[in-house]
Amino acid sequence: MASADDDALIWTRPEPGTRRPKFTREQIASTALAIADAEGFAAVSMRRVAGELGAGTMTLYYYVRTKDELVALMDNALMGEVLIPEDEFPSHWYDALSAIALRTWDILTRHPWALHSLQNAPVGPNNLRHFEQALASLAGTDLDAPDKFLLINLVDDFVHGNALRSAEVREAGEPAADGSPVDAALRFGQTQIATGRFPHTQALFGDGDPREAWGRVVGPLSERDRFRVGLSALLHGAASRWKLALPDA
Amino acid sequence: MASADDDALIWTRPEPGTRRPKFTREQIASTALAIADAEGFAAVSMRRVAGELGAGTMTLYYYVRTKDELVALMDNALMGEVLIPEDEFPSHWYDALSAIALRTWDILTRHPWALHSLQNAPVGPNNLRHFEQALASLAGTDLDAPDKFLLINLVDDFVHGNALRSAEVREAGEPAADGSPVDAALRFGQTQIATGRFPHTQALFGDGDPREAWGRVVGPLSERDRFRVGLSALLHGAASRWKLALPDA
DNA sequence: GAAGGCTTCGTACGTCGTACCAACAACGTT
DNA sequence: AACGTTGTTGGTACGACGTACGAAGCCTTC
Repeated sequence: MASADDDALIWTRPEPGTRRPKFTREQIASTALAIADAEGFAAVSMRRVAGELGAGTMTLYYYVRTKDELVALMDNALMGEVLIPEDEFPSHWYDALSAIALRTWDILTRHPWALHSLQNAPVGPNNLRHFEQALASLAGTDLDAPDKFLLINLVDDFVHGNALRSAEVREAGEPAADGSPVDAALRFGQTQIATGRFPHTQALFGDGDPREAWGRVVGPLSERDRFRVGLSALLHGAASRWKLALPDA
Repeated sequence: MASADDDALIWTRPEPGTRRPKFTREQIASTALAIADAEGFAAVSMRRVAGELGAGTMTLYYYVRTKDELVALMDNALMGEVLIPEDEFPSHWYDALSAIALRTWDILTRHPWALHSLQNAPVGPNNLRHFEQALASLAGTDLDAPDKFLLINLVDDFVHGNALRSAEVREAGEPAADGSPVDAALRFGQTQIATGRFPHTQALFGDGDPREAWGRVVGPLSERDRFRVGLSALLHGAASRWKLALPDA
Protein backbone atom coordinates (compact mmCIF):
# COMPACT_ATOMS: atom_id res chain seq x y z
CA MET A 1 0.00 0.00 0.00
CA ALA A 2 2.93 2.36 -0.53
CA SER A 3 2.68 3.58 3.03
CA ALA A 4 5.68 1.73 4.35
CA ASP A 5 7.13 5.13 5.23
CA ASP A 6 4.30 6.54 7.24
CA ASP A 7 6.98 7.44 9.70
CA ALA A 8 8.91 9.65 7.32
CA LEU A 9 7.75 12.71 9.27
CA ILE A 10 8.30 13.07 12.96
CA TRP A 11 4.65 14.05 13.34
CA THR A 12 3.45 10.66 12.26
CA ARG A 13 5.63 8.75 14.69
CA PRO A 14 4.29 8.45 18.21
CA GLU A 15 6.25 10.06 20.99
CA PRO A 16 8.31 7.22 22.46
CA GLY A 17 7.37 6.07 25.91
CA THR A 18 5.61 2.85 26.79
CA ARG A 19 7.61 3.08 30.00
CA ARG A 20 8.82 6.34 31.52
CA PRO A 21 11.35 8.07 29.35
CA LYS A 22 13.30 10.87 30.93
CA PHE A 23 12.25 13.49 28.44
CA THR A 24 9.53 14.56 26.07
CA ARG A 25 9.85 16.04 22.63
CA GLU A 26 8.31 19.21 23.90
CA GLN A 27 10.91 19.48 26.61
CA ILE A 28 13.69 18.96 24.13
CA ALA A 29 12.22 21.51 21.73
CA SER A 30 11.89 24.18 24.36
CA THR A 31 15.41 23.61 25.60
CA ALA A 32 16.73 24.00 22.08
CA LEU A 33 14.57 27.07 21.66
CA ALA A 34 16.01 28.65 24.78
CA ILE A 35 19.53 28.08 23.53
CA ALA A 36 18.73 29.57 20.16
CA ASP A 37 17.15 32.62 21.72
CA ALA A 38 20.04 33.17 24.09
CA GLU A 39 23.00 32.41 21.86
CA GLY A 40 21.77 32.10 18.33
CA PHE A 41 20.84 29.22 16.12
CA ALA A 42 24.45 28.18 15.58
CA ALA A 43 24.76 27.36 19.27
CA VAL A 44 22.10 24.68 18.97
CA SER A 45 24.00 21.44 18.55
CA MET A 46 22.96 17.97 19.57
CA ARG A 47 25.72 17.88 22.16
CA ARG A 48 24.71 21.23 23.54
CA VAL A 49 21.01 20.48 23.81
CA ALA A 50 21.70 17.13 25.40
CA GLY A 51 24.16 18.71 27.82
CA GLU A 52 21.63 21.35 28.82
CA LEU A 53 19.20 18.54 29.50
CA GLY A 54 21.70 16.62 31.57
CA ALA A 55 21.63 13.73 29.14
CA GLY A 56 24.10 11.93 26.93
CA THR A 57 24.28 13.28 23.41
CA MET A 58 22.96 10.19 21.75
CA THR A 59 19.96 10.07 23.99
CA LEU A 60 18.36 12.72 21.84
CA TYR A 61 18.30 10.29 18.98
CA TYR A 62 15.79 8.23 20.82
CA TYR A 63 13.31 11.07 20.54
CA VAL A 64 14.37 12.41 17.19
CA ARG A 65 15.83 10.81 14.08
CA THR A 66 18.02 13.65 12.90
CA LYS A 67 18.87 17.19 13.82
CA ASP A 68 16.49 18.39 11.13
CA GLU A 69 13.70 16.82 13.10
CA LEU A 70 14.84 18.72 16.16
CA VAL A 71 14.63 21.90 14.13
CA ALA A 72 11.19 20.90 12.95
CA LEU A 73 10.19 20.57 16.58
CA MET A 74 11.56 24.03 17.28
CA ASP A 75 9.72 25.57 14.35
CA ASN A 76 6.53 23.91 15.43
CA ALA A 77 6.90 25.26 18.94
CA LEU A 78 7.32 28.74 17.53
CA MET A 79 4.31 28.40 15.28
CA GLY A 80 2.33 27.58 18.35
CA GLU A 81 2.96 31.09 19.56
CA VAL A 82 1.57 32.74 16.47
CA LEU A 83 -1.90 31.34 16.90
CA ILE A 84 -4.52 33.91 17.74
CA PRO A 85 -6.74 33.15 20.74
CA GLU A 86 -10.31 32.38 19.72
CA ASP A 87 -11.82 35.33 21.51
CA GLU A 88 -9.46 37.83 19.92
CA PHE A 89 -10.20 36.70 16.41
CA PRO A 90 -11.45 39.66 14.34
CA SER A 91 -14.53 39.10 12.27
CA HIS A 92 -13.59 41.08 9.20
CA TRP A 93 -11.24 39.29 6.81
CA TYR A 94 -8.95 42.31 6.56
CA ASP A 95 -8.58 42.68 10.30
CA ALA A 96 -8.14 38.97 10.84
CA LEU A 97 -5.47 38.57 8.19
CA SER A 98 -3.70 41.67 9.48
CA ALA A 99 -3.76 40.41 13.03
CA ILE A 100 -2.36 37.04 12.02
CA ALA A 101 0.34 38.60 9.90
CA LEU A 102 1.35 41.08 12.56
CA ARG A 103 1.48 38.45 15.23
CA THR A 104 3.57 36.20 13.04
CA TRP A 105 5.90 39.09 12.33
CA ASP A 106 6.26 39.80 16.03
CA ILE A 107 7.19 36.22 16.80
CA LEU A 108 9.60 35.91 13.89
CA THR A 109 11.48 39.07 14.68
CA ARG A 110 11.62 38.05 18.33
CA HIS A 111 13.28 34.78 17.29
CA PRO A 112 15.33 35.76 14.28
CA TRP A 113 17.05 32.40 14.04
CA ALA A 114 13.75 30.87 12.97
CA LEU A 115 14.05 32.48 9.58
CA HIS A 116 17.31 30.77 8.84
CA SER A 117 15.95 27.37 9.58
CA LEU A 118 12.49 27.89 8.22
CA GLN A 119 13.53 26.35 4.96
CA ASN A 120 12.65 22.93 6.34
CA ALA A 121 9.69 21.59 8.20
CA PRO A 122 6.89 23.18 6.25
CA VAL A 123 3.99 21.36 7.87
CA GLY A 124 4.00 20.78 11.57
CA PRO A 125 0.68 20.59 13.37
CA ASN A 126 0.91 24.19 14.48
CA ASN A 127 1.64 25.24 10.94
CA LEU A 128 -1.60 23.61 9.95
CA ARG A 129 -3.38 25.46 12.72
CA HIS A 130 -1.89 28.70 11.50
CA PHE A 131 -3.13 27.95 8.02
CA GLU A 132 -6.54 27.05 9.35
CA GLN A 133 -6.74 30.42 11.07
CA ALA A 134 -5.76 32.24 7.91
CA LEU A 135 -8.40 30.30 6.05
CA ALA A 136 -10.97 31.14 8.69
CA SER A 137 -10.23 34.80 8.06
CA LEU A 138 -11.41 34.43 4.51
CA ALA A 139 -14.47 32.35 5.26
CA GLY A 140 -16.76 35.34 4.83
CA THR A 141 -15.46 36.24 1.40
CA ASP A 142 -16.51 34.62 -1.83
CA LEU A 143 -13.04 33.87 -3.09
CA ASP A 144 -12.67 30.45 -4.66
CA ALA A 145 -10.23 27.88 -3.34
CA PRO A 146 -7.18 28.77 -5.44
CA ASP A 147 -7.61 32.46 -4.72
CA LYS A 148 -7.89 31.92 -1.00
CA PHE A 149 -4.82 29.76 -1.02
CA LEU A 150 -2.93 32.25 -3.12
CA LEU A 151 -3.80 35.22 -0.95
CA ILE A 152 -2.75 33.41 2.20
CA ASN A 153 0.53 32.41 0.61
CA LEU A 154 1.22 35.94 -0.56
CA VAL A 155 0.67 37.42 2.86
CA ASP A 156 2.86 34.79 4.51
CA ASP A 157 5.57 35.37 1.93
CA PHE A 158 5.60 39.05 2.63
CA VAL A 159 5.67 38.51 6.37
CA HIS A 160 8.61 36.17 6.11
CA GLY A 161 10.55 38.32 3.69
CA ASN A 162 10.08 41.45 5.71
CA ALA A 163 10.75 39.81 9.04
CA LEU A 164 13.93 38.32 7.65
CA ARG A 165 15.33 41.64 6.53
CA SER A 166 14.09 43.50 9.58
CA ALA A 167 15.75 41.02 11.87
CA GLU A 168 19.00 41.41 10.00
CA VAL A 169 18.90 45.15 10.22
CA ARG A 170 18.09 45.04 13.88
CA GLU A 171 20.60 42.35 14.76
CA ALA A 172 23.47 43.84 12.84
CA GLY A 173 22.68 47.48 13.21
CA GLU A 174 21.19 48.18 16.58
CA PRO A 175 24.29 49.62 18.18
CA ALA A 176 25.78 50.99 14.98
CA ALA A 177 28.87 51.62 17.00
CA ASP A 178 32.21 52.47 15.53
CA GLY A 179 33.67 49.39 13.96
CA SER A 180 30.44 47.39 13.94
CA PRO A 181 29.62 45.51 10.75
CA VAL A 182 26.91 48.00 9.99
CA ASP A 183 29.31 50.84 10.41
CA ALA A 184 31.76 49.18 8.05
CA ALA A 185 28.97 48.59 5.54
CA LEU A 186 27.82 52.18 5.74
CA ARG A 187 31.32 53.49 5.22
CA PHE A 188 31.79 51.16 2.29
CA GLY A 189 28.57 52.47 0.80
CA GLN A 190 29.80 55.99 1.28
CA THR A 191 33.01 55.36 -0.63
CA GLN A 192 31.08 53.65 -3.41
CA ILE A 193 28.74 56.59 -3.68
CA ALA A 194 31.72 58.88 -3.84
CA THR A 195 32.73 57.22 -7.10
CA GLY A 196 29.77 58.94 -8.73
CA ARG A 197 28.46 55.74 -10.25
CA PHE A 198 25.34 55.78 -8.10
CA PRO A 199 23.74 59.13 -8.77
CA HIS A 200 20.31 58.30 -7.41
CA THR A 201 21.73 56.73 -4.30
CA GLN A 202 23.94 59.74 -3.89
CA ALA A 203 20.98 62.06 -4.15
CA LEU A 204 19.20 60.00 -1.52
CA PHE A 205 21.97 59.67 1.03
CA GLY A 206 24.09 62.70 0.33
CA ASP A 207 27.75 63.03 1.20
CA GLY A 208 27.55 63.64 4.92
CA ASP A 209 27.98 61.34 7.86
CA PRO A 210 26.69 57.94 6.71
CA ARG A 211 25.06 57.18 10.03
CA GLU A 212 23.12 60.40 10.00
CA ALA A 213 22.16 59.76 6.39
CA TRP A 214 20.97 56.27 7.22
CA GLY A 215 18.72 57.57 9.94
CA ARG A 216 17.30 60.21 7.64
CA VAL A 217 16.59 57.77 4.81
CA VAL A 218 15.00 55.13 7.01
CA GLY A 219 12.76 57.83 8.34
CA PRO A 220 10.82 58.09 11.57
CA LEU A 221 8.88 54.84 11.34
CA SER A 222 9.85 51.78 13.38
CA GLU A 223 10.56 48.57 11.53
CA ARG A 224 7.24 47.31 12.76
CA ASP A 225 5.37 50.29 11.37
CA ARG A 226 7.22 49.98 8.11
CA PHE A 227 6.02 46.40 7.95
CA ARG A 228 2.47 47.52 8.60
CA VAL A 229 2.63 49.96 5.71
CA GLY A 230 3.65 47.15 3.40
CA LEU A 231 1.05 44.78 4.75
CA SER A 232 -1.63 47.39 4.29
CA ALA A 233 -0.52 48.03 0.72
CA LEU A 234 -0.56 44.33 -0.08
CA LEU A 235 -4.00 43.79 1.44
CA HIS A 236 -5.47 46.88 -0.20
CA GLY A 237 -4.10 45.72 -3.52
CA ALA A 238 -5.59 42.29 -2.97
CA ALA A 239 -8.93 43.79 -1.95
CA SER A 240 -9.03 45.81 -5.11
CA ARG A 241 -8.02 42.89 -7.32
CA TRP A 242 -10.58 40.50 -5.88
CA LYS A 243 -13.23 43.11 -5.09
CA LEU A 244 -13.19 42.40 -1.38
CA ALA A 245 -14.80 44.85 0.99
CA LEU A 246 -12.55 46.87 3.25
CA PRO A 247 -13.48 47.47 6.89
CA ASP A 248 -15.28 50.70 7.71
CA ALA A 249 -12.64 52.40 9.79
CA MET B 1 40.24 58.11 12.91
CA ALA B 2 38.37 54.99 13.98
CA SER B 3 38.86 53.43 10.59
CA ALA B 4 41.46 50.91 11.59
CA ASP B 5 39.15 48.23 10.24
CA ASP B 6 38.52 49.51 6.78
CA ASP B 7 39.20 45.96 5.73
CA ALA B 8 36.35 44.50 7.71
CA LEU B 9 34.47 43.88 4.46
CA ILE B 10 35.96 41.94 1.61
CA TRP B 11 34.90 44.70 -0.75
CA THR B 12 37.23 47.19 0.86
CA ARG B 13 40.26 44.95 0.63
CA PRO B 14 42.05 44.96 -2.69
CA GLU B 15 42.17 41.74 -4.63
CA PRO B 16 45.58 40.28 -3.79
CA GLY B 17 48.16 40.28 -6.54
CA THR B 18 51.23 42.45 -6.77
CA ARG B 19 52.82 39.39 -8.34
CA ARG B 20 50.93 36.73 -10.30
CA PRO B 21 48.48 34.82 -8.16
CA LYS B 22 46.98 31.72 -9.68
CA PHE B 23 43.38 32.73 -9.15
CA THR B 24 41.01 35.65 -8.91
CA ARG B 25 38.12 36.14 -6.54
CA GLU B 26 35.77 36.09 -9.48
CA GLN B 27 37.10 32.73 -10.59
CA ILE B 28 36.68 31.34 -7.10
CA ALA B 29 33.17 32.73 -6.82
CA SER B 30 32.03 31.27 -10.11
CA THR B 31 33.51 27.89 -9.27
CA ALA B 32 31.63 27.89 -5.97
CA LEU B 33 28.51 28.99 -7.80
CA ALA B 34 28.75 26.13 -10.23
CA ILE B 35 29.06 23.63 -7.41
CA ALA B 36 26.08 25.12 -5.61
CA ASP B 37 23.94 25.00 -8.74
CA ALA B 38 24.91 21.45 -9.54
CA GLU B 39 24.85 19.85 -6.11
CA GLY B 40 23.32 22.30 -3.72
CA PHE B 41 24.70 24.80 -1.28
CA ALA B 42 25.73 22.12 1.19
CA ALA B 43 28.26 20.77 -1.31
CA VAL B 44 30.17 24.05 -1.28
CA SER B 45 33.02 23.49 1.15
CA MET B 46 36.40 25.10 1.16
CA ARG B 47 38.01 21.76 0.36
CA ARG B 48 35.62 21.13 -2.47
CA VAL B 49 36.01 24.53 -4.10
CA ALA B 50 39.77 24.38 -3.79
CA GLY B 51 39.80 20.87 -5.20
CA GLU B 52 37.68 21.92 -8.16
CA LEU B 53 40.19 24.69 -8.76
CA GLY B 54 43.14 22.32 -8.54
CA ALA B 55 44.50 24.16 -5.52
CA GLY B 56 45.29 23.29 -1.95
CA THR B 57 42.49 23.98 0.44
CA MET B 58 44.25 26.68 2.37
CA THR B 59 45.09 28.58 -0.76
CA LEU B 60 41.56 29.94 -0.78
CA TYR B 61 42.30 31.74 2.43
CA TYR B 62 44.71 33.93 0.61
CA TYR B 63 41.83 35.36 -1.39
CA VAL B 64 39.17 35.23 1.26
CA ARG B 65 39.27 35.53 5.02
CA THR B 66 36.47 33.15 5.90
CA LYS B 67 33.90 31.02 4.21
CA ASP B 68 31.33 33.72 4.83
CA GLU B 69 33.35 35.95 2.56
CA LEU B 70 33.25 33.28 -0.11
CA VAL B 71 29.49 33.23 0.24
CA ALA B 72 29.44 37.00 0.00
CA LEU B 73 31.32 36.68 -3.27
CA MET B 74 28.78 34.16 -4.50
CA ASP B 75 25.86 36.36 -3.57
CA ASN B 76 27.46 39.30 -5.26
CA ALA B 77 27.98 37.29 -8.42
CA LEU B 78 24.30 36.38 -8.40
CA MET B 79 23.22 39.95 -7.82
CA GLY B 80 25.17 40.84 -10.92
CA GLU B 81 22.71 38.80 -12.91
CA VAL B 82 19.67 40.64 -11.65
CA LEU B 83 20.71 43.96 -13.10
CA ILE B 84 18.55 45.19 -15.94
CA PRO B 85 20.39 46.26 -19.11
CA GLU B 86 20.21 50.02 -19.66
CA ASP B 87 18.29 49.80 -22.91
CA GLU B 88 15.62 47.55 -21.46
CA PHE B 89 14.89 49.84 -18.55
CA PRO B 90 11.20 50.79 -18.55
CA SER B 91 10.41 54.43 -18.11
CA HIS B 92 7.33 54.15 -15.95
CA TRP B 93 8.03 53.49 -12.26
CA TYR B 94 5.53 50.67 -12.12
CA ASP B 95 6.97 48.85 -15.09
CA ALA B 96 10.53 49.39 -13.95
CA LEU B 97 9.94 48.14 -10.43
CA SER B 98 8.00 45.17 -11.79
CA ALA B 99 10.76 44.28 -14.21
CA ILE B 100 13.40 44.44 -11.51
CA ALA B 101 11.32 42.37 -9.12
CA LEU B 102 10.48 39.76 -11.70
CA ARG B 103 14.05 39.44 -12.84
CA THR B 104 15.23 39.09 -9.26
CA TRP B 105 12.62 36.44 -8.67
CA ASP B 106 13.75 34.54 -11.75
CA ILE B 107 17.35 34.52 -10.62
CA LEU B 108 16.55 33.56 -7.06
CA THR B 109 14.33 30.67 -8.00
CA ARG B 110 16.92 29.51 -10.49
CA HIS B 111 19.52 29.39 -7.71
CA PRO B 112 17.49 28.39 -4.68
CA TRP B 113 20.54 27.98 -2.48
CA ALA B 114 21.01 31.74 -2.56
CA LEU B 115 18.05 32.23 -0.30
CA HIS B 116 19.53 30.12 2.45
CA SER B 117 22.72 32.08 2.48
CA LEU B 118 21.23 35.46 1.78
CA GLN B 119 21.16 36.22 5.44
CA ASN B 120 24.72 37.53 5.20
CA ALA B 121 26.45 39.89 2.86
CA PRO B 122 23.83 42.57 2.58
CA VAL B 123 25.87 45.08 0.63
CA GLY B 124 28.11 43.89 -2.15
CA PRO B 125 28.79 46.22 -5.05
CA ASN B 126 26.16 44.52 -7.17
CA ASN B 127 23.67 44.86 -4.40
CA LEU B 128 24.28 48.57 -4.48
CA ARG B 129 23.78 48.58 -8.23
CA HIS B 130 20.52 46.73 -7.77
CA PHE B 131 19.42 49.33 -5.26
CA GLU B 132 20.48 52.12 -7.59
CA GLN B 133 18.29 50.66 -10.31
CA ALA B 134 15.34 50.40 -8.01
CA LEU B 135 15.88 53.99 -7.02
CA ALA B 136 16.12 55.02 -10.64
CA SER B 137 12.69 53.50 -11.15
CA LEU B 138 11.22 55.96 -8.70
CA ALA B 139 13.08 59.02 -9.96
CA GLY B 140 10.01 60.28 -11.78
CA THR B 141 7.78 60.13 -8.74
CA ASP B 142 7.58 62.72 -6.03
CA LEU B 143 8.01 60.36 -3.12
CA ASP B 144 10.30 61.67 -0.43
CA ALA B 145 13.44 59.82 0.59
CA PRO B 146 12.02 57.62 3.37
CA ASP B 147 9.05 56.61 1.23
CA LYS B 148 11.23 55.65 -1.71
CA PHE B 149 13.45 53.62 0.54
CA LEU B 150 10.49 51.97 2.18
CA LEU B 151 8.79 51.05 -1.06
CA ILE B 152 11.96 49.50 -2.44
CA ASN B 153 12.46 47.50 0.73
CA LEU B 154 8.89 46.27 0.69
CA VAL B 155 9.13 45.04 -2.86
CA ASP B 156 12.43 43.29 -2.20
CA ASP B 157 11.02 41.70 0.91
CA PHE B 158 8.11 40.28 -0.97
CA VAL B 159 10.33 39.02 -3.78
CA HIS B 160 12.59 37.22 -1.34
CA GLY B 161 9.78 35.79 0.73
CA ASN B 162 7.91 34.49 -2.27
CA ALA B 163 10.99 33.16 -4.04
CA LEU B 164 11.98 31.32 -0.89
CA ARG B 165 8.68 29.51 -0.56
CA SER B 166 8.34 28.90 -4.28
CA ALA B 167 11.76 27.34 -4.43
CA GLU B 168 10.88 25.07 -1.54
CA VAL B 169 7.69 23.95 -3.15
CA ARG B 170 9.42 23.33 -6.42
CA GLU B 171 12.45 21.59 -4.96
CA ALA B 172 10.55 19.36 -2.61
CA GLY B 173 7.44 18.80 -4.60
CA GLU B 174 8.25 18.62 -8.27
CA PRO B 175 8.06 14.86 -8.58
CA ALA B 176 5.50 14.29 -5.82
CA ALA B 177 6.19 10.63 -6.24
CA ASP B 178 5.11 7.99 -3.82
CA GLY B 179 7.25 8.22 -0.73
CA SER B 180 8.66 11.66 -1.50
CA PRO B 181 8.74 14.13 1.36
CA VAL B 182 5.91 16.06 -0.22
CA ASP B 183 3.87 12.94 -0.50
CA ALA B 184 4.46 12.18 3.15
CA ALA B 185 3.53 15.75 4.08
CA LEU B 186 0.34 15.59 2.06
CA ARG B 187 -0.68 12.33 3.63
CA PHE B 188 0.04 13.71 7.06
CA GLY B 189 -2.11 16.69 6.27
CA GLN B 190 -4.86 14.39 5.17
CA THR B 191 -4.85 12.47 8.44
CA GLN B 192 -4.83 15.72 10.38
CA ILE B 193 -7.80 16.99 8.43
CA ALA B 194 -9.56 13.74 9.11
CA THR B 195 -9.51 14.58 12.81
CA GLY B 196 -12.08 17.27 12.11
CA ARG B 197 -10.12 19.94 13.90
CA PHE B 198 -9.49 21.88 10.70
CA PRO B 199 -12.91 22.51 9.25
CA HIS B 200 -11.91 25.28 6.86
CA THR B 201 -8.92 23.35 5.60
CA GLN B 202 -11.17 20.35 5.19
CA ALA B 203 -13.64 22.34 3.16
CA LEU B 204 -10.79 23.54 0.99
CA PHE B 205 -9.02 20.25 0.35
CA GLY B 206 -11.81 17.75 0.78
CA ASP B 207 -11.32 14.11 1.66
CA GLY B 208 -10.15 12.71 -1.65
CA ASP B 209 -6.71 11.94 -2.96
CA PRO B 210 -4.39 14.51 -1.37
CA ARG B 211 -2.35 14.95 -4.53
CA GLU B 212 -5.38 15.71 -6.59
CA ALA B 213 -6.59 18.07 -3.90
CA TRP B 214 -3.27 19.86 -3.84
CA GLY B 215 -3.37 20.46 -7.58
CA ARG B 216 -6.93 21.75 -7.35
CA VAL B 217 -6.17 24.15 -4.51
CA VAL B 218 -2.98 25.54 -6.05
CA GLY B 219 -4.97 26.20 -9.15
CA PRO B 220 -3.91 26.63 -12.75
CA LEU B 221 -1.37 29.42 -12.29
CA SER B 222 2.35 28.74 -12.37
CA GLU B 223 4.40 29.77 -9.35
CA ARG B 224 5.74 32.60 -11.44
CA ASP B 225 2.27 33.85 -12.28
CA ARG B 226 1.22 33.53 -8.68
CA PHE B 227 4.17 35.73 -7.78
CA ARG B 228 3.10 38.28 -10.36
CA VAL B 229 -0.36 38.46 -8.87
CA GLY B 230 1.14 39.29 -5.51
CA LEU B 231 3.57 41.78 -6.93
CA SER B 232 0.78 43.51 -8.76
CA ALA B 233 -1.32 43.67 -5.61
CA LEU B 234 1.56 45.13 -3.63
CA LEU B 235 2.37 47.74 -6.24
CA HIS B 236 -1.26 48.71 -6.75
CA GLY B 237 -1.64 49.08 -3.02
CA ALA B 238 1.47 51.24 -2.89
CA ALA B 239 0.26 53.34 -5.80
CA SER B 240 -2.99 53.97 -4.05
CA ARG B 241 -1.34 54.78 -0.73
CA TRP B 242 1.14 57.24 -2.19
CA LYS B 243 -1.07 58.48 -5.03
CA LEU B 244 1.28 57.30 -7.74
CA ALA B 245 0.07 57.11 -11.32
CA LEU B 246 -0.40 53.67 -12.81
CA PRO B 247 0.65 52.96 -16.41
CA ASP B 248 -2.01 53.27 -19.10
CA ALA B 249 -2.30 49.67 -20.16
C1' DG C 1 14.19 -14.42 40.35
C1' DA C 2 14.71 -14.57 35.25
C1' DA C 3 13.68 -12.88 30.55
C1' DG C 4 13.03 -9.44 27.37
C1' DG C 5 12.64 -5.25 25.54
C1' DC C 6 12.53 -0.17 26.48
C1' DT C 7 15.82 3.49 27.27
C1' DT C 8 20.36 5.45 27.89
C1' DC C 9 24.76 6.85 26.16
C1' DG C 10 30.22 5.94 25.33
C1' DT C 11 33.05 5.36 21.48
C1' DA C 12 34.35 6.25 16.98
C1' DC C 13 34.20 7.84 12.03
C1' DG C 14 34.10 11.13 8.56
C1' DT C 15 33.04 15.78 7.75
C1' DC C 16 33.62 20.70 8.36
C1' DG C 17 36.15 25.63 9.00
C1' DT C 18 40.46 27.36 9.77
C1' DA C 19 45.08 28.50 12.73
C1' DC C 20 49.69 27.85 12.15
C1' DC C 21 53.74 27.62 9.74
C1' DA C 22 57.04 25.64 6.46
C1' DA C 23 58.10 25.66 1.71
C1' DC C 24 58.29 27.77 -2.77
C1' DA C 25 58.60 31.41 -6.29
C1' DA C 26 58.96 36.01 -8.08
C1' DC C 27 60.84 40.32 -7.78
C1' DG C 28 64.22 44.61 -6.45
C1' DT C 29 68.66 45.35 -5.12
C1' DT C 30 73.44 45.04 -5.36
C1' DA D 1 74.64 36.53 -11.04
C1' DA D 2 73.56 36.02 -6.37
C1' DC D 3 70.75 37.37 -2.51
C1' DG D 4 67.37 38.85 0.67
C1' DT D 5 62.48 40.16 0.80
C1' DT D 6 58.04 39.18 0.55
C1' DG D 7 54.06 37.56 -2.03
C1' DT D 8 51.87 33.04 -2.64
C1' DT D 9 50.98 28.13 -1.87
C1' DG D 10 49.42 24.37 0.77
C1' DG D 11 50.43 20.36 4.45
C1' DT D 12 49.32 19.22 9.02
C1' DA D 13 46.54 19.49 12.88
C1' DC D 14 42.75 20.93 16.16
C1' DG D 15 38.31 21.25 17.84
C1' DA D 16 33.85 21.45 16.47
C1' DC D 17 29.88 19.03 14.12
C1' DG D 18 26.09 15.03 12.93
C1' DT D 19 25.35 10.45 13.72
C1' DA D 20 26.12 4.86 13.11
C1' DC D 21 26.89 1.24 16.08
C1' DG D 22 26.22 -1.42 19.81
C1' DA D 23 27.01 -2.26 24.75
C1' DA D 24 25.07 -1.34 29.07
C1' DG D 25 21.26 -0.24 32.56
C1' DC D 26 16.70 -0.61 34.08
C1' DC D 27 11.68 -1.44 34.26
C1' DT D 28 8.09 -4.59 33.69
C1' DT D 29 5.91 -8.93 33.39
C1' DC D 30 5.94 -13.57 34.30
